[in-house]
Amino acid sequence: MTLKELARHLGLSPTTVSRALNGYPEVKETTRRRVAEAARALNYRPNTRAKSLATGQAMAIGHVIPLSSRHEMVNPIFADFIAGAGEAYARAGFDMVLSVVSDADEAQTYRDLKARGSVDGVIVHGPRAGDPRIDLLDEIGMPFLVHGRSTGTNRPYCWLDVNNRRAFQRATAFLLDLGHRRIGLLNGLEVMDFALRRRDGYERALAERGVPRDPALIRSDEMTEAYGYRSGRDLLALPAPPTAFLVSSMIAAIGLRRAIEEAGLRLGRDISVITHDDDLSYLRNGDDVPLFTATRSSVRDAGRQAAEMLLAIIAQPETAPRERLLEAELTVGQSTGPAPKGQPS
Amino acid sequence: MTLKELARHLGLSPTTVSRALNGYPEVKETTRRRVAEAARALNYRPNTRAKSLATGQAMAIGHVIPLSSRHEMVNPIFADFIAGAGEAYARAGFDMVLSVVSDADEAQTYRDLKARGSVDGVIVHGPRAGDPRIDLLDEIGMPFLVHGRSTGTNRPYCWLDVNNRRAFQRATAFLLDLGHRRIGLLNGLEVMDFALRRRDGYERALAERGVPRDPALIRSDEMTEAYGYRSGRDLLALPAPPTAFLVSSMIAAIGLRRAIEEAGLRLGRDISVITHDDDLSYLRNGDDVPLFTATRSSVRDAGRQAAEMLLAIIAQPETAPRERLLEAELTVGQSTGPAPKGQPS
DNA sequence: CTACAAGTCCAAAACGCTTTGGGAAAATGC
DNA sequence: GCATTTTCCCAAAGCGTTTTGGACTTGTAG
Repeated sequence: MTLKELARHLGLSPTTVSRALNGYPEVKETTRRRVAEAARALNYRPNTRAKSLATGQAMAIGHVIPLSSRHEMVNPIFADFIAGAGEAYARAGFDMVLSVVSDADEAQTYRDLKARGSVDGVIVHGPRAGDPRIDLLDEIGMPFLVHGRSTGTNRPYCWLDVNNRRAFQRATAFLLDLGHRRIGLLNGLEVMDFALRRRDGYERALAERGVPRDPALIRSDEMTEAYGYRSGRDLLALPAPPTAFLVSSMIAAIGLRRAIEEAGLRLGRDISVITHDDDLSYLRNGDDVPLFTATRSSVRDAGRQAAEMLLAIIAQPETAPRERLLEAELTVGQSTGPAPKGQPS
Repeated sequence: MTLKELARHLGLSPTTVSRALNGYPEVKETTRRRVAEAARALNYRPNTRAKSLATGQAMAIGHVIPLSSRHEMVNPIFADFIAGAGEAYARAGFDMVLSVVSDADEAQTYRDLKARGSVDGVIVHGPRAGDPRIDLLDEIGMPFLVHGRSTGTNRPYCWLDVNNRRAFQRATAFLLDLGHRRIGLLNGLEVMDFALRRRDGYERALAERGVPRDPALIRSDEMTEAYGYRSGRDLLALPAPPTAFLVSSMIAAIGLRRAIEEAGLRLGRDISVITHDDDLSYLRNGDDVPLFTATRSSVRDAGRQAAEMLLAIIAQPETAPRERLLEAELTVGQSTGPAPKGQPS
C-alpha cells in the first residue's frame, strides 16, 4: 500500500493525501477525516526510506555500543539503558539503530553513519577522559549526546551524567563516619571517565578526614562478578585488610560477597560494602530492605532522559537543554555497619 | 558527497559510477579503479535510504525485544545475543534496528515494520507456546527467525534453539546419580517455551527413575536475583526441603546461593545446584574451575548464528538451512556433590 | 572494407514520499 | 455584482540511488 495507491483509491492526488496525513492546514476537514479513515482501514504506513529521502530526516537515532576489546564484553547496563531510550524513541516515532563495534572501528562507524545518512544523531556510550569521539562527531557535524562526560575535552558538548564524584564522596564519608579507616575501592576500568570521577570522590573524602590513601586497596577493571570475587579475595588476604569496600557495580559486589563469605566473614558486620546500583531490572537490590547499601541511579531512567534530550536537540538545536546531572541517592541497606573494634589503624 | 557529485568530479555519468562501485561488468577496469580511488579519497558512501528505495532492500534486520509487562524487565541475555548478532550484521553490511516494546503492542510493531519497509526481516525473541507472532509474520510476509521454538505451532518456521529439554534432563539425571531425590526446580516463566521444555526435561528424568514429582518443589517466574533468593529461602524452609536445585539462569542461581548461605548451609556440600549458564560476558561462571555446575550454551554465539541464518534465508529463501538445534554442555563445577546421608526419601 | 559483436558509457525512468508553485472554486468585501 | 481573498486541491520537481534501454567506439570475422 503506497501513497499513490491510497490516493487513487480515494480519488485524490498524492499531494492532498500526504498533506492530510501530515496535518497541513490546506486540506478540508472532511477530506482529512476521509483520508485518515481509509489509511487506517487499509493499514497504510508511509515508507520510511522514501519519507526520509524526501525530508532529509532519517527518523532514527544511532547507538554505537563499544565492545571491550580486552574481554569481548558488553556492559550489562546497556540493556536497561536501551530499554529506557527505546520508550522515548517509540513515543517520538523514531527508530533505534544499534552498532556493536570494537573500539578500533568506532571512528569509522560514526563516519559511515553520517555519510550514509542512516541516523539523525547518536548517543555516545562509555566516554573516556579526553574522548576523541567528541571531536570527531563535532567535526563531521553529527548531533550527539554523551551518556557520561569526558574530562579534558575543551569544546562544549551535550551530556547526561550521574554525579559520580559526589556519590562516591558521600559513600566514602558514610563509611568513614562508621569508623572505617581502611576502605577498599573496586573501581571500574580507569580509562573510563565515570571511574575516574568515582575515584576522585573517594580520594577527596579520604583527604577531607586526613585518612591516608593506600594504593594497595584500590583495584580497577571491567566490572564482572569474577573481578569482584578475585579482588575481594586478594584484598582480604592482605596483612592489613580493609574493613569496608566501595564497589562500582552490583555485579562486582556480588562477586565480592562471595569472597567475603568464603573467607568466613559476615557481610555488614565484619565487612561493610557500598556499591553503586544502576537499578537494573533483573538485579534489583533486594525486595523490601535493600540488600546492599548503595548509591543508586536508574540507568533505565537515564536512557529515557538521554533519548529525550537528544530528540529535543535535533528538533530545536538552540533552545534545548544540553546538560543534565543526575544525583544518585544513597540508600542504606544491610551491607554496612560500624567498623569492628580493635582494627589496626 | 552524493553519487552525482562524485560523478561530476570524475567527469562520468552517475550510471557508470554506480556500476563501477557495485562491480557490474560493463565498465572498463581502469575507470573502475579510478572511481574506486576517488570514492575512497572523498569518503563517499552511498546514502542508505536512497539505495534501499531504489533496490527495495532495507539492508536492515529488526529485533523486537519484548518488555515483560509485569516487571517492566528486559531479559539480561539480550545484550549478549545482540552483540553476537551485531557482528554478523556488520560483516554483511546490514543495520540492526531495535524496538523495545511491551507485549500488547508487539503485533502492531511487526505490522509497522513491514508496512514502513524499514527492515528485511526480524528476529523473534522470547517465543511462547503457540506464539501468535509466528502466524502473524507468516501472514504479512515478513521473513523471520525465532530464537527458541514454539510448541503447538503447526506451520513450519525457521528457528535456532538450545536443546533445553535434553539439557535439563541430563542435569536432573546427574543429580539423581548423585543420590538426590528431592530436587527443586527454579524455572523461568512457564509461559515461555524454553521454560516448558526445561520442565519437561526435568520431569522426564524423574519419571525415568521413578522418582515422584513434588509440585511444592517447583517454582516459575522471571529470572531475577530476588526470585532465586526468595524461592530458595522458601523451599529450604519446607519441612522436607530439597537437597538439590535446578535453576534456569545464573542470576537466579546467585540469588539462590544467597539464600543457601543465609540458611547456614554450604553450596556443593549441603545443597547441590545446577544452573543454566548463558555464558554472559560479565557473568562468567568462575575463572578456572566453574563455580556452578551448569548446562552451558553461549547466547552470544546463538546471536551470531541466528543472524547468519536469517541473512541466508533472506538471500536464498530456498536453499538456506531453516532450523538449528544447539546442544548445551554439562560442565561440572563446585556446586554439586553427593546427596547428604540420612535424608528423608 | 563491411557487418556484426563486444566493450563502454550515458540519459532517463523508477523507487515512494514531500514540497513548491500554481489554479480553480468558494467565500468575502465593498 | 465585481474584485479580492481564502479554501482546497493538483501537477511536477526533487531527494540519491539503481536499472533499463540505448548509443557510440572499438574490435573481429568474413
